Amino acid sequence: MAQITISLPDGSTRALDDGATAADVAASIGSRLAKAAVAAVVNGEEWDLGRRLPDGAAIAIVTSDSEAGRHVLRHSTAHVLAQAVTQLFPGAKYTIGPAIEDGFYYDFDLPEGRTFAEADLASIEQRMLEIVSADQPFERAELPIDEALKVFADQPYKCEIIERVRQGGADGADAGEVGSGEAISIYRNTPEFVDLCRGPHVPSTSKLGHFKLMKVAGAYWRGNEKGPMLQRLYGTAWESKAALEEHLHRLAEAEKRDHRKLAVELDLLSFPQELGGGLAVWHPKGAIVRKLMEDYSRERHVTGGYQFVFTPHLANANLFQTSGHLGWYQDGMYPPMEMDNGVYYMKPMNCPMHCLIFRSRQRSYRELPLRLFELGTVYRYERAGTLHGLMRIRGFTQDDSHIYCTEDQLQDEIASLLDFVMSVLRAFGFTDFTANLSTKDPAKYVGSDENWDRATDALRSALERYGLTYRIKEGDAAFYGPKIDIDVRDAIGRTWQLSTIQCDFNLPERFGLEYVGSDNARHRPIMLHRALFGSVERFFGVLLEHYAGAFPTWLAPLQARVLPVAEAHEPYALGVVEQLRAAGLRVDLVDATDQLGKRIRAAKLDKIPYVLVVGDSDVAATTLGVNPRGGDVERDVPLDTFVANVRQEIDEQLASARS
RNA sequence: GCCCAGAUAGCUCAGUCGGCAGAGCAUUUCACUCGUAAUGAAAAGGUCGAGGGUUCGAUUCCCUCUCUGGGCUCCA
Repeated sequence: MAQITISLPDGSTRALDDGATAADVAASIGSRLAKAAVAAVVNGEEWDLGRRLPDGAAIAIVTSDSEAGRHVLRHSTAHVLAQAVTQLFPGAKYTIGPAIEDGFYYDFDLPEGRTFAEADLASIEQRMLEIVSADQPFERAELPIDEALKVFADQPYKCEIIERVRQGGADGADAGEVGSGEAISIYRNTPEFVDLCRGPHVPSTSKLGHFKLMKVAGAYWRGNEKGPMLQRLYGTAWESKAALEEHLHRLAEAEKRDHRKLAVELDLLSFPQELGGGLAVWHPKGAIVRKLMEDYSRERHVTGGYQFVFTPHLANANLFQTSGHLGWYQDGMYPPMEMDNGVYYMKPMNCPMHCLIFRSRQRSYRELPLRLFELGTVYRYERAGTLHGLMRIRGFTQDDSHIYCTEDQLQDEIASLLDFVMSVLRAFGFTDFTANLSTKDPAKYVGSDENWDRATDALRSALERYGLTYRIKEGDAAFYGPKIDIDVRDAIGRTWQLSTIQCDFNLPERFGLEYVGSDNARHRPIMLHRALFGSVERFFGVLLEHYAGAFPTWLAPLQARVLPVAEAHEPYALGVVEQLRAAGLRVDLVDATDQLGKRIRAAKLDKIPYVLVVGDSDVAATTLGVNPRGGDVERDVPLDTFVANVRQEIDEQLASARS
């Protein structure tokens, strides 16, 4: 028999019989690898294990415990899901079903408008497990387009995908569902069940099994709001039972720090039904934290050279006509209020008003950069289905700044902005930042190409000067100018987009903004929009999840609680409270009505940084029993020492941000 | 806006095959006065999200709306 030679990633080569497959290679390396193998990469191309290798191939084995391997088994599990659904729901049309982060989904069109119920998940899962134990192969075949259309004759969505391949319009957005070129690749599990797919897949369904169907959702065919609404099933899939369980555990942990849950538990804020969707009221404890955040922000803005302004919450329609918001964005605004002297709208943004302030008198280049700052509350009529706790809300406060500068000042201004933004974010415990640079969408923009190029260059070189890693999002800019978004990574590794720095060529034009230059001629300023928290509400929500409700001492609503052991210790305890308050700490006292253990438990559940227990020995020696959050109890701490330590702790929490 | 699922005491939830609404925690009162994560007893607490329909009778079944959750789409 003829032989072929293949080379392995470590540089070694191996001789195999002609007709050998990737699975043979894995087996020849070791039985453990053979067991974990789910696919291969051959000459840079994704490859099924059972597919015959060409002579001279460079091959790497993909194992199930790698991201690439999980991707394969998730995608294969999606096929199993589709098969189970077509069996249990005769007439169901299956559309696309890609692997996604942590799992997969599959979109179905069920006959007669049937929908999945949560209760269906269990029976579908059961059928999937039967398919897994049936040890069905994933058999790859490549068909000419006309034949593929015959195979999927009763699957209109599949035919639509095939037709797009024929027209060369397959955009890959169908997440691995398309074939390539003239041939369509398909994978067959049984004589009855076949799916369109680029692959690769695991060799057999028996390689699968550690999955769970998570939820039912609606989704539009090809993401088109006008198109048919499909039924989407989401699942998660892993290489082992342990990995699956770990994932479910992670989800449970993330749920525990859900800001909506913590906001109720810690009595921070609420969304009363009577207010209407997406509108919150802040309770005293939440308000303290918010005020501290805002005060800190104000203080930093004062030293950062910003001038503070205030503007009203509503304005005559003329303003939003001038700014263009009524033209671009009316759907996102609260509906008009018809008044005797015109039509008024709630403001969806602060920038038009800041432009009015700029324009209120003649400006000189000597005033630039002019930095206007406002904690400005805006109202946007977000669509009902998009509201999400504090993260997507209809009335919110932007820490909004508009900076008017000359072209020459732009780059320095952006560089110092980056510095400012990250310094302030560090005070809130974020240390891991990445940036996105969004560039011009050629189909939708205003302003000259020259301006766009210059501004984009300024943003890019500021990022590089600052040494921040960034990704370029081509065409993702708003129509009025390029922007930088800052993402932060939180305590459990999730990223949140918070700050944004945007150039605007549109508003200075629309408002006819000008300054007098050193040449005594009039020039148009460049305008920057800049929000640091983004929205105070959303930032608060992110912080709440980041800290899991345990705010650092400087931000905690209550920094310490004093607990007298018994009634006899109350006078001393009151004295302690008084002294701590005099030292600027937020402290309360809970009297000895309940048992000490119970009061400590309540304080711990409230995530108070310090629980201070005072009894006989403390009264005698002016000391405290200090029970810190997440630490060990320390007895007989002198009151002065405690105060000094806490003050120092708070100073240190803020000092790192300013350095 | 679209698809799915929800809404019962302050919170977490049970329940009513259509017939006076239930628990734990929290609250209040009483007793206990206690040294580091739940003392005991009692009381109070509900338009069963809102409106309409069916019914002798609706928190329960049907419809509409509001709000919430999970997605899709959207996010100037």
